[in-house]
Amino acid sequence: MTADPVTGLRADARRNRDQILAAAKQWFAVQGPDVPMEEIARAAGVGIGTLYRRFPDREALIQAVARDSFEKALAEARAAVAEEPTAWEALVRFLHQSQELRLTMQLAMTSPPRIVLRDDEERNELRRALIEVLDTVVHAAQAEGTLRGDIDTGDVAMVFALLVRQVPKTHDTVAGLAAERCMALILDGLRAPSSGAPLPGQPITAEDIGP
Amino acid sequence: MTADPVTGLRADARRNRDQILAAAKQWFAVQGPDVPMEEIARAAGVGIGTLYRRFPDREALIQAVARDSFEKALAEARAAVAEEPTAWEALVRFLHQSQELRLTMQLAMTSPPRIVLRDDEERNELRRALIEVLDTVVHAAQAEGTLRGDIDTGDVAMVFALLVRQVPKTHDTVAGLAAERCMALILDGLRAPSSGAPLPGQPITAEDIGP
Amino acid sequence: MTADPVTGLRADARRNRDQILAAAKQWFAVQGPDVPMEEIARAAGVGIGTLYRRFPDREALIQAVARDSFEKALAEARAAVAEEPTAWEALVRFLHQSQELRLTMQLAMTSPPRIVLRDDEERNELRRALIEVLDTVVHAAQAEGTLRGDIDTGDVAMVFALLVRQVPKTHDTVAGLAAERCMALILDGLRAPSSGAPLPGQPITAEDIGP
Amino acid sequence: MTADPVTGLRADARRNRDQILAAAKQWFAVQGPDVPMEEIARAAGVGIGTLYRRFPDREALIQAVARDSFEKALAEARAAVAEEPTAWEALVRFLHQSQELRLTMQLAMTSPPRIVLRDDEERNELRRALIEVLDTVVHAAQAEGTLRGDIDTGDVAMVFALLVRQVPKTHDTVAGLAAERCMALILDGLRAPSSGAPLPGQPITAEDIGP
DNA sequence: CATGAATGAGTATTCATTCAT
DNA sequence: CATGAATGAATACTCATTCAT
Repeated sequence: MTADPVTGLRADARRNRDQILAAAKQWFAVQGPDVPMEEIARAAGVGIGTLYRRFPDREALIQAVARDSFEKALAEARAAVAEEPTAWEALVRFLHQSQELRLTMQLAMTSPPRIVLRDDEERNELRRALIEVLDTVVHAAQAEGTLRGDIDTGDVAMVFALLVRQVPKTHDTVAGLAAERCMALILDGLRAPSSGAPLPGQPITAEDIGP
Repeated sequence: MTADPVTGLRADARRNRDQILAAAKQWFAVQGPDVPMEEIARAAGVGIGTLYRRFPDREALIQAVARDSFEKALAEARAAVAEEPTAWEALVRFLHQSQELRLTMQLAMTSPPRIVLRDDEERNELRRALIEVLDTVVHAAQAEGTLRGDIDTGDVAMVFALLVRQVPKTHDTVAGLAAERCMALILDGLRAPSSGAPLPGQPITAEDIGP
Repeated sequence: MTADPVTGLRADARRNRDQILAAAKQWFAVQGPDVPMEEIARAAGVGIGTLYRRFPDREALIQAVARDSFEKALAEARAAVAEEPTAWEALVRFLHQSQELRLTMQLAMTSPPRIVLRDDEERNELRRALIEVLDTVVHAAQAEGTLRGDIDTGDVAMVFALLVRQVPKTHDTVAGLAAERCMALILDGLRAPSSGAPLPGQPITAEDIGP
Repeated sequence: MTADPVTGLRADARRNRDQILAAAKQWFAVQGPDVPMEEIARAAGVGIGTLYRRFPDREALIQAVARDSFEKALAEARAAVAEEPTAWEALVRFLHQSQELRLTMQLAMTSPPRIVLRDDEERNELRRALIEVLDTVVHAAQAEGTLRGDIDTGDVAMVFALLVRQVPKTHDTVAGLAAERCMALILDGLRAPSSGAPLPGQPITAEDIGP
């Protein structure tokens, strides 16, 4: 039962690992993936050596954060599907809750590819599961008539990937609502039966975006 | 007449300055704002010393790139307004053309504020002019009935800021069209008369987002 | 009876100690005296803590390895003397067998004195005993007429110290024999009645090299 | 004329490069190849950055030292051949002078292969040239009748490689002469027409040891 | 003015050793 | 006692910036 390299840790080691992961997640979110490792160690309340014992280098740490985020995002997605009355509401809730997804996206899809994550089968697995859930909801929403019919899962993922990037907080007065309004506008774009020119190309399916 | 610190340069110095600016723009676009200065110097075909003679430090270089981008974006915006038959089409063209704007946004509004640009009156001036143009177009489009009425310039700027970030290019097959489809979907969100719940909060005006 | 810090150990502790010693000897031979301590612990199949319980620091471990090697080399030397028909053959056999001596030399006499061993009376005792045996054999060989007369024990020790360093293995074809040929050539130098210029200085005696 | 990356340096840069090389050679000789880089920089009287500008990493520095040593050793060998009346004397002088060769050997042939030098064509070229000179002298000495006939260049190189390692300086009184005596003994082994059992295997030729 | 050399502060990473479980 | 986690000092290497040529 203690085979899993993570669960099979001594209680204190386990706690440290979690703290490091949490600290890293925090810092990655505010400073991007090249925060000083010491900063992370300090935030986690451990020595730099401890951090490196758990994660042999920066890449390993990022991988771990990414996995963790995908895991949590997947759980959130499933909860949304299970608890919301309509597929549309599940989509919306998913998008709103997804702080986790946001970080994942920032780390993994940041357009200047500062860090290319090595292939990680476990992470890919999680990713696939996540897309699968999205796929289901998308089609359900289209069946409901709440999501326009000329798009597919890949399109939705694209838009999500965009939205999930932090909307820039400019001035404090408008900050809070600005993000909400952005989401609402874009959701309107998804919901509306195409009111203008037809979309270019073909719907982008789940297969199109996943390996 | 040699008072302007930029125009009053010897021809070769001027050429150097331009090459540096171009190289920096290029590199910033692919690697973000912390590319090694030497990289930029090399790409510009000048020595590192020359770069530092022109731009006393990294911040100054970024400032200059930002100004330059705002300038070009402003010109593009004005051209779009002047040449397109409708305000809506001006908006769309502006968004499509705006490679310049993209970079500006990436540099200045990147959500983890890795680099906070010092206040720069000239750049702010350009920014104001740019927003002014946008403001005009937005209201014109609303008057045309092509842009929904429950939003204002700030909302549009927000959505642009989002869109303008490079849509992640996943698989080559879908890459090209994905970005186009994203834009189209989001434009539909702007164009549509609100088809669902009303937007939260008040329209965000040009003043709300300006310094 | 449990006074001896080494023999008075519980059986398992004793076994651990031996395994550590063996692992250390192995690693020192291939990587020199600064292999990571963890490497040694791993090779010994014990935890790093256990290693440090037995040997308070790296130096102590090296000391122990050195003692152990001297002990074994001494035993080998005595066996050679006892079993070979002539003193010369004892010398030759000693040199060929002495894997143990080789390591000892590498650890203790390595010319860039990366590690200066603290004085260790027990080890010195062993060393003296070893030199004593060598001294006897050298003089016996000279009496036999098989070893040239213008040298003494210290000279032989010097040459041994040299020879005992691993002859570099260059190409596989010649590797095996190269070492043998080297030894043979040098033995010829010892055996030969000086065929050329007289040696500089005086014979180096056992006392000259002993502490 | 300034094409050579080394000779085409500014005077001061050139001086620094030389000082770094000298300092490195010095330190490598006393501490082996993992002296702290800062130590070397300090000894050279330059900043650490300067060291790294000239030699991108430790390996590059070692390579450069090795080349330099081979170069000097080659020059010494040629001088010995040119100036000594007999091939035998050239061999002897070569061996005595070769401080440079000593370091080279220590760096490149150290038996615990702590650092495996990457293949370096220039260095190999020098090495070949060096062996070629040795080859000539060896055969000349055999023609003279001063070197035993049952060996070849490779054998001599092997013995040299051994001898060239610093003979351990034990006690100051004997230190100076010990090394000389060692050499003399071993030279006697080379000179003597085999007075005992024939050497095992075949003569090791220049080709056998060189790539 | 242009150049590229020199500098050193900032970071990543390793490993000997101590200490809680 | 055995274990392996935690610690931090030591060291390699990078890059922004200054300065001599």
